[in-house]
Amino acid sequence: MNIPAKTVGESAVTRKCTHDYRVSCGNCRLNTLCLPLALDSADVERLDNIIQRGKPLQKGEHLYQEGVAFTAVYAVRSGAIKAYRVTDDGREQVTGFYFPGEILGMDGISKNAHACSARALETAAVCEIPFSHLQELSTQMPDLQRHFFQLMSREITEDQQLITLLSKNTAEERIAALMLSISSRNARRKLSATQFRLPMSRIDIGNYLGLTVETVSRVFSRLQKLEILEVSNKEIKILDLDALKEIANVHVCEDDE
Amino acid sequence: MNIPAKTVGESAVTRKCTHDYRVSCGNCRLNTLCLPLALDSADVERLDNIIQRGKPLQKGEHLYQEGVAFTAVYAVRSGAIKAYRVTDDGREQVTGFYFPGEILGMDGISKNAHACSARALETAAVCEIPFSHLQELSTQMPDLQRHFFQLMSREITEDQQLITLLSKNTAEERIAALMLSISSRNARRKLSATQFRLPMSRIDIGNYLGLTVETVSRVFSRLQKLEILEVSNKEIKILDLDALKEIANVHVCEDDE
DNA sequence: CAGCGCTATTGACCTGCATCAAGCCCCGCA
DNA sequence: TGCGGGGCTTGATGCAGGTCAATAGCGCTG
Repeated sequence: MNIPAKTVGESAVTRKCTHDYRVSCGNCRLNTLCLPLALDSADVERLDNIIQRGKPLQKGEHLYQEGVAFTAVYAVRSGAIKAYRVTDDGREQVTGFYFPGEILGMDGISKNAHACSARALETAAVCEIPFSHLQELSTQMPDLQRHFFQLMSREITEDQQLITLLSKNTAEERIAALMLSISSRNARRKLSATQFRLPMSRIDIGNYLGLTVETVSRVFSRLQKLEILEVSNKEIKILDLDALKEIANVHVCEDDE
Repeated sequence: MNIPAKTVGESAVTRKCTHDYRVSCGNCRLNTLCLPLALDSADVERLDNIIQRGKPLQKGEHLYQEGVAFTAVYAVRSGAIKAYRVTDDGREQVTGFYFPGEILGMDGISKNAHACSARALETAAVCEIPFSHLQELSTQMPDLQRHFFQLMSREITEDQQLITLLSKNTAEERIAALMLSISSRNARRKLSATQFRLPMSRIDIGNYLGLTVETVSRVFSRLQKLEILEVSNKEIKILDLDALKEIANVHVCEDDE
């Protein structure tokens, strides 16, 4: 309960683990790693030892770039990160937004080089988890191994949801689905599910959902006019959650377990 | 070199491992598992023991269905499988086509239930690899663990490529990319990279690429008229590979390693 | 080998989103 | 307080691809 992961921006005091977005979990290590993990204190200690501090990222700063050697995966502690790749014709495809409690970088494992770039959307604190250590520890801790298999599997199913979304859905459905996704991720962090600030620009949203800025903007306006959303720049307030779900009709995984 | 995986449809004789699409690899186990894996013969034996025969699937038959308990991942030995999910509004999104030497089913790990359905596009032989055994063995064989991390990571990067493709590319680019993908996967199996039979219908292609049947058909016609492809129903012949790559301009990963 | 059902092709038309083009708002800075 | 540049919004227009419809071809079965 009180051997929290090391993160820059947290004083020695906060290592007592009371905290904000991490309340959902009984165990500290687990907060960094996103899923319940039953470990004895010796294992917690060992795991703690491999998790590295990283200096906090400023807005726009890269966590890693496409093509660089893959050495670690990263857990977001605060702020928000976007992962993206740049296509040959110069377009940017955002492959994911990552919020506190989420892990990114697992795309790099297969080729020992990152397949995406990742940069901070706002000031962000991130934990680095060296992959070689993680692998080693995983052979000794079956639960940890299982945990990472699950995390990667989740990444796969989330990507597949995005594929489905991009495949045939209208602009409205895409935006609605994204808003619901952010909303439910907020809820899991015990933040408001109906009111939040978008850390990303309209361009980022467009590059994630396969839409142009103009369309994104128009959809927000339309949803505002319909009194489903209240939008003022980056501040979002969901006025009619059911209507939003109706529009998305894609069931945004309420993520059980 | 001669303790091949058990598969229905292979006689005891073929267990000598010379064979067809598997020639690329020096080691047999590796053929089932898709990546080079340096194992001593004792480990090979143990691995062999957990890989199960499955009865061959007839065209249209399900390997597993969305929502059913996840117990195993599957290696395709012959034929072709499509993985897909059905959206709330009844559309079918194909999430992947799987050919011999490829592994599917890893989407089920995170929730202990399959997130997709999988069915045979034509008669197919498949090996079942019970996941619980795989996990156990992985803790004892670090190479195997690494291997599966890599496989899952590869699935992630492939999904991300599809996301990019669906996001903003034209119908022509999508079809070209798919043809190139199939072509290079054939090449890896030492089959012709320029001439092959599509195991899936136009509908499946459409459901994979986010297009309607009509559009798929029109694009094939157009590419035929441009003398880039020769299409007769499911038989494809690539006449101008460079032009096709030009159109795709997305670099379809030639998959190193 | 005739007939049926399913898949594929082709054409005509329509629509949702991209594109192009202003204009606006917000915020930092002098 | 005024200026400039970025991000955001809104409008007008065009086009890729969806939709609807008709036909053609393939493969199965009796």
